Amino acid sequence: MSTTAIASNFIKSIVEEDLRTGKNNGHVITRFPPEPNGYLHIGHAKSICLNFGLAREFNGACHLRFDDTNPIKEDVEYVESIKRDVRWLGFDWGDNMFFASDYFDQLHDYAVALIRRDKAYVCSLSTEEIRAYRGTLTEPGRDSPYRNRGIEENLDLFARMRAGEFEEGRHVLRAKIDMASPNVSLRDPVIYRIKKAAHHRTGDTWCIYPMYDFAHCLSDSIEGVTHSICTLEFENNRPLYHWFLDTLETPCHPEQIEFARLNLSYTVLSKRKLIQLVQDKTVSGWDDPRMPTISGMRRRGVPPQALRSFCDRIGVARADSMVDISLLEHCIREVLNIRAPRVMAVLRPLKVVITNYPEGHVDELEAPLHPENPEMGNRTIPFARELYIERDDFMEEPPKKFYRLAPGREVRLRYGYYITCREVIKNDHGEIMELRCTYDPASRGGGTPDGRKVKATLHWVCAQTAKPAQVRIYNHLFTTANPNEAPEGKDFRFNINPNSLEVLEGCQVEPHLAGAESGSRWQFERLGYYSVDPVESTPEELIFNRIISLRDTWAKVQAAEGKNAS
RNA sequence: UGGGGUGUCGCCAAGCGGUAAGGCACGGGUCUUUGGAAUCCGCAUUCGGAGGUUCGAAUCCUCCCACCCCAGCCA
Repeated sequence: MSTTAIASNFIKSIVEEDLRTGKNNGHVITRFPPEPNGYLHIGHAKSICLNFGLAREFNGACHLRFDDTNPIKEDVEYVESIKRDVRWLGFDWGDNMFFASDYFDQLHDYAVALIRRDKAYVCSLSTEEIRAYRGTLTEPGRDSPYRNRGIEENLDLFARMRAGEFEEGRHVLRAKIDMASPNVSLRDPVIYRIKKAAHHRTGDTWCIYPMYDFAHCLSDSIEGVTHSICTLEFENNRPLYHWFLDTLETPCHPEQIEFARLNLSYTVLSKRKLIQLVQDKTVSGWDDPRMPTISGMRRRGVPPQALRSFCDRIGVARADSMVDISLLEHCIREVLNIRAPRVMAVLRPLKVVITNYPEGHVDELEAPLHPENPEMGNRTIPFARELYIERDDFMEEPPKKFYRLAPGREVRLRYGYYITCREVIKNDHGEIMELRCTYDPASRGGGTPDGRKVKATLHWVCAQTAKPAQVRIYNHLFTTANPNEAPEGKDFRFNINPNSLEVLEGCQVEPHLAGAESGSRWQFERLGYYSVDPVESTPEELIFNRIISLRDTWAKVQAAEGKNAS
């Protein structure tokens, strides 16, 4: 697994070319500019990896800048979560954490400068009137009757807007560009509006707030950003980005470059929809392990390097796309396979009594924590007369391709002994309650002197020493690859998977897991990767989250057989 | 129906006039004390379509088609 060769992409090429031609005196300054109005998700991770990755690769800097120009949507809770998530992903903004609100004074002065140049005016049309005057996609707009107000009057009105003399909606400041532009975003866009709301950082200092298009390009310029990378939907705004910087005297003129945002199958990546899932209680919160949020994935146990590796592999381009979630799952397994110590856990226990094993005797077996990495050391596993195996690992009437335990059949208990099933004990309802087996004392550790083969190796746990645990199995949050495709009159929630969470009680885990650290990640052999839930697990009541299952070719065989049968 | 974009394997994605990289998925083999991992092999005579230019086109030109974005005092 090579992680050094990061695939190139068109943005990297632009930066390289700029460096080659000495465009920004050899500087590369990017920025990740979230609005603190929600939690970060894997789509943001793509942007974070791109922006911080570029800075890292070209010896530049990436600023973390909060685009906090709309006080009614934003909150410190979100800025804290965003900082935590970026850090956890493995990136460092150093001293470069900024807020658009840091620049409110300068931004205000730029607005005044625009008025002085007769490039902005106070418009007193209502919201509805502004919309009507804007025209449509196919018809040009009409000039606002306030468009030719004198500079002095504009200055006075804008000062009074700032002073709080007017109610919200009474006036706005607009850039004077071109009401007939085929690009609607150039039809005299609003750049300041009155909002009598407290801002999470500036409190009630302001009652007018700048709009994104105005604040963003100027913030970039103030910070000396060289490459302002954003997603495709801002492409229409690019001429506006340049208009402000060309019209005003600014420190520098960054280049805006757009790329396609990430779409991932079987989930949704829009803050609006994610917030809906949280508010609906479809999930337990932003950090619900089923969420595609950074915090959800962190809680689930996904390692940050898996997310980085995923972002490297999906590439950066301009075509709309939907990445198959199996690629993410592959990246997670790839990291965990190398790093997760192996242990045994039985999720759906079936009791096994070894009839020829001495009662009361407990054997201590040695097993490596990672069969391919001896440096990880060993653990001891107790073995006794009563054990648990997985219910799925036994079939009374096994089909052709099932080669686990069945009546009369011999299998290996991993790192234990060979056992042979002698008897099936059932209750009055015909349910299998227990298996009576015999073991071969010569097979201790999992091999025999005669070298005979068994078809299967099962995981197991010693009944008297095992620790009980709860295990939470997560499946895709949606049942369809593109949840946004719903029947007429339904929205994405129509496709929510009712079985996205399965809680398994009464699981039995080997005693080595007794002191497992919060958040620690393990492979439960033959099952998958699991982590100790950092929020609800306690030493007394262990709770594990399934991060991802192992690849399961047996499940594939079963699915194929099922298909043939029907 | 205005403007701005995008179309290369099931899903991503290189390619930038010299004869289709890579990853995921999928199928098969080897190995195996995880039906895991590892490893090997296979997987686009063809680049949205149709014309044209050229010795040569996914790359250049023309026309057409499909999809995405824009009419917030959101970002």
